[in-house]
Amino acid sequence: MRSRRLDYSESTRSALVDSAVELFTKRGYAGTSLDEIAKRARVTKGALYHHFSGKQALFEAAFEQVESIVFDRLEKIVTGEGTPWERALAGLNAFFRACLDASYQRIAIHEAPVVMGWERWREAEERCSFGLVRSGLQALIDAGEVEPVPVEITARLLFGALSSAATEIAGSPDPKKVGAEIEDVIVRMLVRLRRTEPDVSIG
Amino acid sequence: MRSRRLDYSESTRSALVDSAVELFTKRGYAGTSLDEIAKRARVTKGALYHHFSGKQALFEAAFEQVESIVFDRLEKIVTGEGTPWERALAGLNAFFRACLDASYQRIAIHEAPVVMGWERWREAEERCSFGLVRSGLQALIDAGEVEPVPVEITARLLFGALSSAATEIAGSPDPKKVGAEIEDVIVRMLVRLRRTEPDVSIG
DNA sequence: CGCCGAACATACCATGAGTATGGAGAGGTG
DNA sequence: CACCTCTCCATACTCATGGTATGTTCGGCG
Repeated sequence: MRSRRLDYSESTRSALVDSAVELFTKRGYAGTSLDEIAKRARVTKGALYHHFSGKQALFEAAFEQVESIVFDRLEKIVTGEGTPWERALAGLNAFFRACLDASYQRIAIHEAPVVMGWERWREAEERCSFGLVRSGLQALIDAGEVEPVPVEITARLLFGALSSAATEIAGSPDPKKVGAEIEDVIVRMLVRLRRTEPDVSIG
Repeated sequence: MRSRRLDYSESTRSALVDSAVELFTKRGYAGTSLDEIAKRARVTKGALYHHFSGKQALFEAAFEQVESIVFDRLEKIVTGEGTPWERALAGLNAFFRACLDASYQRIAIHEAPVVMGWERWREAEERCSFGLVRSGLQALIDAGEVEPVPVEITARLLFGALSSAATEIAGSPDPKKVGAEIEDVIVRMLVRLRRTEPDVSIG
């Protein structure tokens, strides 16, 4: 029998996280006070410090919340049906739609590396969005869709480009239009990667 | 006749900026106090606030200092001699070497968008590194080296990939080696862009 | 010489992260 | 039922730090 007390506790905890996501998205990490977050969740700082060890820990909870939503959506698509190529394109499309979300933008992409520290952010992304990019690329290579490239590095570059694209999309006055344009450019690049024969010389 | 006073003033100002660059690089923006910066420059906060309107303004001065060094170096190379293709490759190489500098990494690439705000950072980059990437790409297209692509978007994606690469390089235990590997991957991509014929269909 | 203003130093205030402590009430124990 | 305990949270602080207000020094100039 699950106690009523636990329900309440969990409820306030998630209320704090929701509040944090909202305010961090609007005003950023530095521009948001803990009192403000607590107030929005209709509790005091005492409750906040009961559930989280500090501001950073709360931010990480907010980060995981935002990230997990996007991850779940992407993971279903990437591991779904269709050829690796089709799934990669579908995943790309889903990613760009995710980038229209302001919370994912600001919290997961922009502030997380600074607030959590780059090393920790990298670890987290390893298990999330970036992990999907890499495994997707690996799948394409395994299926012979694109020529063998250094997976780790290429995935890193691709993820960087995608993150940058995410920023561009969210920052533009017409996100949907810019998103479509960017997606088009990237898809064309992938197509080019796909059609090219392996022998390459640098001049 | 330049007054002695002005010499002193300018000297303390630059000492403050140097101190800021050093400490922001080591401990980040949030982790560095103004007293600390002032102390390292052997002045007090009063002097700091005489020269700068606040912490953000000091950060921007540090940003410009770091950015301008890299920019000057790159600009000479990109507008130097050789074909557009050669200059682009040389510029790329110089950029990666610049990324080995911890200050450029942390201040210009990582914290600047968060501290200065994305919009302002974008404006600054427009006149600096990103501007070079775009004009370089444009030059390649004008010279017929690469096929016409949407310059703005492609440059944005490329710059994102490069920034991400910068992070990767600086964060790795063997920056020189990783830098060379990444450069190789990017150059190969550019080569592929170069050799491909324009007709492309998406399937 | 004597004053003026730039270039600082000093002392202070306000905000916000983190801490110490107290209390209320659910759930177990006799 | 009385009592105890421990989670969950509120209240009231401390302390660091960004920013401000005011005092002080000293080079330059009439």
